[in-house]
Amino acid sequence: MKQGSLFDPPQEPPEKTHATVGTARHSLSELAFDVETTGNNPFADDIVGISLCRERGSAVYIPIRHVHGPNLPEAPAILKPVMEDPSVAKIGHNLKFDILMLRREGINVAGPLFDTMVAAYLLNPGKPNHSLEDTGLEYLQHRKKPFLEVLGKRASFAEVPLAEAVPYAAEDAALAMELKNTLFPLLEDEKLSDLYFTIEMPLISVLADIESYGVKIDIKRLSTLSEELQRELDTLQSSIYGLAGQEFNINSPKQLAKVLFEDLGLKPGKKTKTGFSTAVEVLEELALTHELPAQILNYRTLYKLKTTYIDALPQLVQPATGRVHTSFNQTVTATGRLSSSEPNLQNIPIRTEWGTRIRETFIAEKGHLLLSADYSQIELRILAHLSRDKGLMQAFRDDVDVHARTASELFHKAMPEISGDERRFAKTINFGVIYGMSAFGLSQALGISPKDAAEFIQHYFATHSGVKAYLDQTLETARQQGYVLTMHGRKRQIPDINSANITARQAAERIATNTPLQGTAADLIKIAMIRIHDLIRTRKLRSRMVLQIHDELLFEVPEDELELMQKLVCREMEGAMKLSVPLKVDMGWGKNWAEAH
DNA sequence: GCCGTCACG
DNA sequence: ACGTACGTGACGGCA
Repeated sequence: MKQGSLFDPPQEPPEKTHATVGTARHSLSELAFDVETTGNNPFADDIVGISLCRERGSAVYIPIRHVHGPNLPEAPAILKPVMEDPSVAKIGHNLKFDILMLRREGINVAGPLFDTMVAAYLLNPGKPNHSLEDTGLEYLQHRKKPFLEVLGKRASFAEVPLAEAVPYAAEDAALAMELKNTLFPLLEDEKLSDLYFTIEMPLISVLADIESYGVKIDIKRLSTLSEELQRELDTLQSSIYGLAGQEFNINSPKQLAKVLFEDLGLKPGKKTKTGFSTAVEVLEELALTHELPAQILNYRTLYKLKTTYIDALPQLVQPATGRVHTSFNQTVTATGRLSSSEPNLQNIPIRTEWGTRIRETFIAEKGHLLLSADYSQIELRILAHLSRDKGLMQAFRDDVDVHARTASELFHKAMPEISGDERRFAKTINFGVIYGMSAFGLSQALGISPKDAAEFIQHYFATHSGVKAYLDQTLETARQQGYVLTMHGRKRQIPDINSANITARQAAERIATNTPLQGTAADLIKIAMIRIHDLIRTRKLRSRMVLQIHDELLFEVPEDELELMQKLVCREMEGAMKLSVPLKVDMGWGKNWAEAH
């Protein structure tokens, strides 16, 4: 445990803290703060206090709804001028959370941000988590008192006596302040400051706005779909039991494997760690000769859609807003992408008929439309730019169908002669290039032999020497430096790139070639989001960004702003970066997400 | 709490 | 000989 005044309890009794903050604010330039609550739900009504840290040794805690000691109903009024002062920098760990909490108290946080969680993430995006506990331990060797230890058996932080709550809360803010002092120079050393201050910090407010605005869901329609789907599942279940000659739990891979491979004696395919696989590729193969696996596949698909989306989404509608408020996580992925959770709105179905029905339940408010804008072939365009491959660049400059063009080269045919199957092959290979394809992986994806797949790959690289040279160069740099970079300097360590373990090394090589492409696309859309958000605000538009799905942005727009927003969004997305090939954005709009696509 | 599975880009 | 396409999150089953 690191000792020193910083992490000691504040000297002043909490009753006096508001006066300190109130009078000192004009001399402040930096303020670390942390909102204390009982959970991590931004819409839970449980904000109980704010801890502040201005300088070494002066961490304080201002109770707002603490049930013990001084409950300060005037606390928001005291905090508001400081929190909204743009000349005061705000330092904290996971600031988006604090910003959302304070917004519910009527406080709109302004000023430069320094989020220590995001800083720790940029320094090492591969780590499984960037909690204050772990980050404090790693960089300051400081063992923070665990929240659950302070909470004990109490139901809420508000019930923790002030004598314990104050030092705990103050420690959080003080730790963030100290982490800032440590992480800031590290960001500079790693050349991550530009990315941090021009992209990641401004993005925090954008994400906070998207999350608090939410997206509207047609609950009634979902409930109708649920009933309809249940009837279909019931029918399928009876039919499956009949074909199996017994009743069993269809959702249990273990029981299903027994029925298929033991009781019915079907030929097992690949194995998992725990037994014979019943995954979709295996069942599809079996479905060619048996009705049962075909029906299992159908059952699985429908069951998934019902449990994960149709039945889950209505429960996540916030009564206060009547909308669904996802969390966009900024410090999860190793590549720089966002992720979405509770609920994940980045994996809403689209590929099947039922998927379309589910997307139809994402709707616009009365008098509004949903506007969808997605980048066309963004990762291949970035590959074209980074590799300067002549053919690939020309394809995008001429705005031709890039998969058809690849097929034309692979099969030595003019583009108009390319069949659907040939284009599908080429499309899979283009994906393969982005993913760091192996002959085996490609053979699985195409359903051909590894030998044939190897020939396709060889032929692809023979006709795309620029791509080949770029990928080789990326690997060489990764081997020498142990990391790869995106165009904006986002860094991902690749620890296994020189591993003696072949499997681990090959996996590392795929990561090394994929990350600059996926990561640059992530940088790009983040820039577009910040600019569009800024324009909506400065032009006082009523349109709102509601979702980001990696290469797509979804907006809810008043009908009379549709035309303006189409132009604005297209211009900003296509102009977010200047590449050696044009960027292209496809757009659609409608009363629901299915129509907008 | 892990595993298998499957929804998305 | 070996396991194998990149990145996620959520569900139910089962120990």
